Amino acid sequence: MTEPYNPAAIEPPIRERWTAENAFRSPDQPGVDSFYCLSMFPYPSGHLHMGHMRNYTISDVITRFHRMNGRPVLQPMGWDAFGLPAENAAMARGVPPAEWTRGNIAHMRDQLKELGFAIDWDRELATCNPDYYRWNQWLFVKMLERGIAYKKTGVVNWDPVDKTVLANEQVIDGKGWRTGAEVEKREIPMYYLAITGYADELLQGLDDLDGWPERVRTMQANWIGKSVGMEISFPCDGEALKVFTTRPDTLMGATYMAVAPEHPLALRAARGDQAVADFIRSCASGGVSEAEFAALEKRGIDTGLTATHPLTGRALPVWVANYVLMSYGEGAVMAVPGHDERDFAFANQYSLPIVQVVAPVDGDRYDRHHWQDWYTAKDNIRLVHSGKYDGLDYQAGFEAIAGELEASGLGRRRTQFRLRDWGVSRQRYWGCPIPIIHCPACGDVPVPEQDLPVVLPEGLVPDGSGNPLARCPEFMDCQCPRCGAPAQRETDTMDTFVDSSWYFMRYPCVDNDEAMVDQRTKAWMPVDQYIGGIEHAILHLLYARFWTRVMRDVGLVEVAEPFQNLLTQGMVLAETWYREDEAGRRTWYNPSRVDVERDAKGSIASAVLLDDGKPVHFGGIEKMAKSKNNGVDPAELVSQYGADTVRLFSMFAAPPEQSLEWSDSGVEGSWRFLKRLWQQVHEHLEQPTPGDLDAAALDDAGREMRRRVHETIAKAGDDIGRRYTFNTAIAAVMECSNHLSRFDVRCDNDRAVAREGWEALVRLIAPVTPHISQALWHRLGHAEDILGAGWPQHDEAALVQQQLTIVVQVNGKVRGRIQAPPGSDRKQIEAAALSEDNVSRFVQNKQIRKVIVVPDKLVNIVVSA
RNA sequence: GCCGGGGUGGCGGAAUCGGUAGACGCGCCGGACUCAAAAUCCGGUACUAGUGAUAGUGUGAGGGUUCGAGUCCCUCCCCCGGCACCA
Repeated sequence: MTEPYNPAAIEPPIRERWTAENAFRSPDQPGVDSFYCLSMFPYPSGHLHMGHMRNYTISDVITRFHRMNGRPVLQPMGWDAFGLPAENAAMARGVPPAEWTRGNIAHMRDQLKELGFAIDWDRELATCNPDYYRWNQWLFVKMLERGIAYKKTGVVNWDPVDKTVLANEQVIDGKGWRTGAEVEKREIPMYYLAITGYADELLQGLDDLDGWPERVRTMQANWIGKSVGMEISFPCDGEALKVFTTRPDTLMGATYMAVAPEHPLALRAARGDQAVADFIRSCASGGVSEAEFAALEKRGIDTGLTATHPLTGRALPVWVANYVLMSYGEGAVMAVPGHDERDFAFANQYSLPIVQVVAPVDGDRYDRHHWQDWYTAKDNIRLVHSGKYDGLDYQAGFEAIAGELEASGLGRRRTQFRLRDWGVSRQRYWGCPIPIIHCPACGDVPVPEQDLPVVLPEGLVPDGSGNPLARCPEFMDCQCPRCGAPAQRETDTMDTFVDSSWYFMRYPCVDNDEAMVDQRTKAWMPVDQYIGGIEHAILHLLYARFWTRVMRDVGLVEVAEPFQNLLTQGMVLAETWYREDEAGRRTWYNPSRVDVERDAKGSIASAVLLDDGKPVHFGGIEKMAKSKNNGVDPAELVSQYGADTVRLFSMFAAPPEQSLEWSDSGVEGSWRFLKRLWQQVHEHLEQPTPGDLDAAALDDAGREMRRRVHETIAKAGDDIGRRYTFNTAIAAVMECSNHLSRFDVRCDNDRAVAREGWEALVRLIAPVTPHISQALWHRLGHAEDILGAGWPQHDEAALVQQQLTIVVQVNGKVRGRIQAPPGSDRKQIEAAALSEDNVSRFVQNKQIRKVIVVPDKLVNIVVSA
């Protein structure tokens, strides 16, 4: 009997050996073939969850694959350590956020280490450490000097009871999460970063990011939202009411103007009209999130003011409308209800005139009561009811009207972006302090470089009402750096997206306390492969691209694009189970406590809770979350099955970009495979050690087995190295091991085939299951670590097949198969296909119209009915 | 509401460039081993009909292009991610 597979015994000593040898250390100076493999760093929430587990296993597989191919790899790890959850935990437990956060980091670091990831821990960083965030502050001051950082007012969610600013997440159905009070919009001064100054470059740059998923590039392009159009002035009350439009061709269809409730014209109208003032005040209730905003019922009120149409001179009523955004364009629109869906709905609701000015070149009838998509068309249209512009198409209409407005000084061509400048001020304690001192005489003064960092006091406990920094004189009180007078510090901290916008440039030089980055950063950047959740497709990735460009412009790095290749992993899902009480309230039970009965077909027949044996109901497959109690703890599974089994299942169950459904029996299956692999390699080892393989001397069975091995080598290398479809690489290894275990070894040369096969499989699966691979590799007689074992190379000659199976179709339906040597000519294949028994039944007495031959693959015989 | 993605057996998924739909795994059914169970091993498993060879049907729904469509095009339905203060 061979020793059974016991990961609890084999895994820890292997990890200790890696640690002792510092096996995952990356060089400071990378060479030409080095590879920077980066995962999105975790928020230290307390425990490693399955999403982390999946993310870091993906990057570890890629890292180990490149290491086995002889490339130096940097795979670092750090902590996105500032943020709201620490303040919530602090409130709940009365513990300072710093203490809670650092405890979580220590625990999660241990959990990561137990998974055997090839991480260079010497480069670990945490964004809550002053030696990291001082460089946020340093670059922020540089941005102030360059005008990239500036101050203006912004709108936030205000809880009138707690007198505090709320995050969008803390606003539930328009009410504060703790107080239940109706949330209000409030304008406060904030710092902004002028990302819009980079809008064009950020958009252009997407074209060259061919290592990024198309969908992410599309989402970013739409987010930046470049529109070419016109700024048009409508004279109004002695001033110019400016609007931006992409459709100046429809100007003759403008029947009213709509301005945002925060627009200066609206505020002016409110001073003389109580109803307008009341309306504007009613728009101030509710939160600031765009999703909420877009779901609002469209409402408005006439200001009584009129604007003059720049072409016709007609008077257009000016309305205040809640569907106009102050933050886009000019905060005002010319409403063309005939050809804009939102204007159309609004005009119908308030009985405002609707005029058709666009008509299809041929066709559809215009109906002023029912909206049609073609009303907004730009192609195959002509202008109507537009006076001298009648008959022009979109482009000609645009040019004609634009030209006339330019001549009269009432319009100019302009490009408008949807992207807004990045507001980075947060009215929160647990974040990086914004390095500003407020002096009664000098105003807002940046903290000089030699006084950085502004260190966040770590002992405070927030209470949900305002920022505790404001009540901490040791932090607040200081001297003005300019005049020396007593002054006060800024209490706002930075958005945590600032922390995560450049951490990957700090890993290479994490020990440098003289500079933000150094030569080593330049050498390692850009990141070769970035891996993280699809939920970061827009904000984080766009901010990081922006921040990298700022660092480039300050002369710190040479690259503009930080991430050459991007892999966006899907979410981790699990079953949900519940019981419902009389009132319809649901109690959710963890899937690990549920026992499922299946019928003869394998469908779920019934399910009971293990704890009381009573039934529970299936609630569908959902994202692992506390609210549905369907989270599975990776740490528990690791202690039960070992790291390799958990890693294997998470890579095998789905391709990385898709969502992954957790399944306990699936984990069992991965466990069984590793047990079999262990057993089969040991059985092979019980036989005499074979001599050198003589490929030319193999019989058909031996040659066929060897072909499978080399096909598996070729496929696994392609799947892991190019396609990133780890699930199919694993399936190929499983399939090959099934064949190898059934391979009838009849001579020493056969045994040499088996040895070559097992040595290949152990290495092919090593990036996924490094512990068992290293253990088996040693037992197969090799002394080095699995990372140094080298990636197997396939032998082209071994892939050649004597006979191929060719499918024969009649009218596109498979009717038979024939055997033919590769490269057979069309005539022979056609003849063989027609003489196949079943095929001839379908062809006889029919007229053959055409025969399509796909060489070495398929024949399709097209016959008439 | 807007932007993006997805939908294939009982389940997770495979089919890489328009060419054999269902690899691999789970589950289920049958068998071996066992006093018995677990574990393990062997065989079967899209659906319908048939002992079988085989035939018909089948990739969310409906239409189209093609010798041939899971894959391309159009319309629709459902699910998921993001929407700027969750990270």
